[in-house]
Amino acid sequence: MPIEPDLERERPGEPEATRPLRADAQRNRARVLEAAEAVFAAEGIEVPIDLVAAKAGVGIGTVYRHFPTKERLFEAIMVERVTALATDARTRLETGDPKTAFFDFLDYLVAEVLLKRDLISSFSVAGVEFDVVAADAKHDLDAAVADLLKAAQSAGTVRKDVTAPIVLSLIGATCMTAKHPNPGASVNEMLAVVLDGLRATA
Amino acid sequence: MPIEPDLERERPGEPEATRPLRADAQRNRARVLEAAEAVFAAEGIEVPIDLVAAKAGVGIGTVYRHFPTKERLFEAIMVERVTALATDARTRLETGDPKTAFFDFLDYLVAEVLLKRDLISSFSVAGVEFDVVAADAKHDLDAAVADLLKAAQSAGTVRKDVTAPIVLSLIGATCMTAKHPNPGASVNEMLAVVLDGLRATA
DNA sequence: TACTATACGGAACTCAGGTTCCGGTTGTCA
DNA sequence: TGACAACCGGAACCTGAGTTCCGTATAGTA
Repeated sequence: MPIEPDLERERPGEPEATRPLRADAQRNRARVLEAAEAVFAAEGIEVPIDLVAAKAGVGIGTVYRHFPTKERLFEAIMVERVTALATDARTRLETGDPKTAFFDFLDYLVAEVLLKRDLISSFSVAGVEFDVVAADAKHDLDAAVADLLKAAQSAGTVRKDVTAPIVLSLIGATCMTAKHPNPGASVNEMLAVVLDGLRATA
Repeated sequence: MPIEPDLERERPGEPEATRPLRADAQRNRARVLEAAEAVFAAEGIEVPIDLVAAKAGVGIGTVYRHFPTKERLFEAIMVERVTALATDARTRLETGDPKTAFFDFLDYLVAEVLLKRDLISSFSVAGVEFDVVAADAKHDLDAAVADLLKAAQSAGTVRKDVTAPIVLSLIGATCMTAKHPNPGASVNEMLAVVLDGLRATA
């Protein structure tokens, strides 16, 4: 990931050579990102910025210097994560067995989502508005999952009438419930139903 | 529904004959409840109390006179709705065909949830804390759905390894996603997967 | 009709969390 | 090393939403 301030996005057609960050600024930016990732993962997106700053060992002002709003900070992390998921999907498509690669990816996806509360938002389950960059990442994931899905459908292990967004939404929604624990309904039991539903031949 | 103030719950072992509300107070209480139901349904639980008061043609103070916190107001509506659902489930069990009654109820449930955003919270998808009264209503619904489910399982139309809370959570989670619309993933398509998953014989 | 407990309205208060601002600090370059 | 731009910290500010308070209005009753 290139290290440069995203105080304001590059206007199209306006080169504007942004010079590299000062050494301490680079360090702090990385710290904030790391701390935010940990805190958001543990507590969800609703934690106050103060906590992120504290965890990073940095002042609030410094957080805002690097990420002009809390939402932008959140997005930066989301983009990273969603991109990682897309990469994982592509790798499985290339190296895995088409019959199982799709479900293997879903296993990984579930683990990832359960580990990191905030990831759910990336499946548009939460009411977070995404900007262009984040939307791109999401489309990228959709595309990667679509390929994986197509392979599975060709191999006959997944019903033909579902699309990547449907799969992602279903998994996200199911895991979200797990985050607000409902005694008596475990994620695994719910997922069993959903996964069988995906296998079912309509 | 008995009309009496719920400013403070009856302490156990303290009879405390609460006299009936004054006529205007009864009227206003009903208005607030009605307005709140409409507003919450349309906008979700996060709308400011001011809007509810305005819609009811009443001052904020009046809302708080009848419902000491926003949460209590919300609960009052939830209890009413959830109880209605439970009643519907019981009716279907008594009068309907065991093979289809369960899925018919789910259809009704989905329609209800989609129509009234806030209902979703009652399935503990949202992080709303419920008090004893609301929890009772929820258990009542669980019990009613459990009976309906059992009948369907005996009739062989639903897999044996699911429970009522799982069903309710799944439906709630799926519909919740529909509320934060994800272009490309429609509720119906998602529900098709979930319902087939429920039918699937494990 | 007069009197009082009950209820009403909505301005004001409280609190929490996002964002801004600016005096002080530090990296970088000549 | 000196000078300046870039950066830092965190107090202060702002906003929005829940809740309280109290002077005024009114239903119920003698």
